[in-house]
Amino acid sequence: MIDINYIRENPNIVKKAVKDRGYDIDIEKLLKIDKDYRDELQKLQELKHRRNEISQKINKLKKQGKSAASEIKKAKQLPEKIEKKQKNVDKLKKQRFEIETGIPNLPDKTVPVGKDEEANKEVKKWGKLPNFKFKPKAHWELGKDLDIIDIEKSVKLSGSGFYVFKGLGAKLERALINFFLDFHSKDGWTEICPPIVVNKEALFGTAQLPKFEEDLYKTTEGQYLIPTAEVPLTNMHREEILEAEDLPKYYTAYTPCFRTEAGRHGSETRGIFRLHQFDKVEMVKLCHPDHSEKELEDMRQRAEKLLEMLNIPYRTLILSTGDMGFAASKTYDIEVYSPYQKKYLETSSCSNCLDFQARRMNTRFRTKQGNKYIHTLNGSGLAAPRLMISLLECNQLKDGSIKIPKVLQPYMGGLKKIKADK
RNA sequence: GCCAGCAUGCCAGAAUCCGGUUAAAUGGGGUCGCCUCGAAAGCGACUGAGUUUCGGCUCAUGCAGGUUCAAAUCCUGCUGCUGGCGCCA
Repeated sequence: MIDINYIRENPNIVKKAVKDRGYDIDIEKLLKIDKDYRDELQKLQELKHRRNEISQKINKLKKQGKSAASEIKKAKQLPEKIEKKQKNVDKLKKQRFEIETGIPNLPDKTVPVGKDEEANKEVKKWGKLPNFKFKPKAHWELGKDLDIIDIEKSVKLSGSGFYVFKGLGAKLERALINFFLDFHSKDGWTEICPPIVVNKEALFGTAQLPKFEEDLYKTTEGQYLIPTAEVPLTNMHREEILEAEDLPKYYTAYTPCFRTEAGRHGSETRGIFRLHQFDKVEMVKLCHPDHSEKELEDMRQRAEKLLEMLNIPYRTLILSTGDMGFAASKTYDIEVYSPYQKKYLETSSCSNCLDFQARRMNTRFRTKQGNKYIHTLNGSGLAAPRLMISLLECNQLKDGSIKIPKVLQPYMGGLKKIKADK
């Protein structure tokens, strides 16, 4: 949610931002409703003020043993008026709320304007692309040949869009997760093991609801499976007022993530790229508004550093206004290289949401000038299956075995290779 | 899952039975100031939210409703916590 005061004062900036982001929202209508709402609210408060005054007068008269009949008669007319006004205020507030919650975050000035991923801006490229003397296999071939990824089994168990990691494949994924978590916690991040079933309030806070409900799995109890650990981590301090010295808060968690991927079929469905369930280590920062810009750079560098330690070629993009997520003001996507597909695949998305989520969650911190909204950031650090794709494909040898990156070897019991003849 | 009890500030806890002045007595904690070489103690101020023309006004006793001129207080539903029983990795 963006600040209604800001919309009031800068309607043209907001209109342009909304358009750049590919949304069609009637800002003038919102402002009209907002004006009506505030006028009506003031009138309602005046009525309530009168009611309070008369009630007190009645009490005083009764205490003095005098008759309050005429005052009570006057007072009796008020509840009906108040109720009517209240209904109107509630209606306007709801209308305002519905438009407000449909407005995406305002893009940062460094975000390229464009309608889709074509407009994304590459800001960094790292690593040497592997130059194989043989035809590199796809990750699904490697996975099958080495018996470490079993797609047929996952189809049998769950349908398409899932995976079974098996034997050293399962161990390798666990190695990645532990490596990521250890990297973050050694730098002082707080590791969290959160629920992966959450309520609608949490999903409203991080802005998956109400707009994107179709992307979520819903339980019969009315709760939802998390699409990312961003949801529980960011919502840890929903409806709280924090002390300034408690900021920043750095949270990390490993969780499975669940996405219906409604309407996405056809391309990119082969292998373990687009999935209904996948494992991810997430980073979430809650920080002082003055620091979020710097914190985003730091978060992005953490994700990049992980890839460098694994020696996986990547590139970093700033997403365009049309490609960015709803809650983000600025997003870096980090993409890892697939030698088989000869292209980069997204594996991390690091976003600064400013106070957009904090407003929805009502998470503030105390300052001398009153309570202010915090800023929230989230980023993958990192998503496991997509990293497995690049890890397997980049580290394959001619005989079909896989070199294990040095930093993962301690997590694999010292193993240096996953061998084909095994 | 069943039964019972409970839900007020940063914490503990009054007011609730029997509706009424201004919600928060009292204690603790915290912040700031005075005092001090410094600390402790002592003394003083501040310590729910929103809004404000800085006079105020509105909201706020778990949440949502109802009754009433008026609800922390009475009624209904829900949620959460605690205890007991049942089930259980």
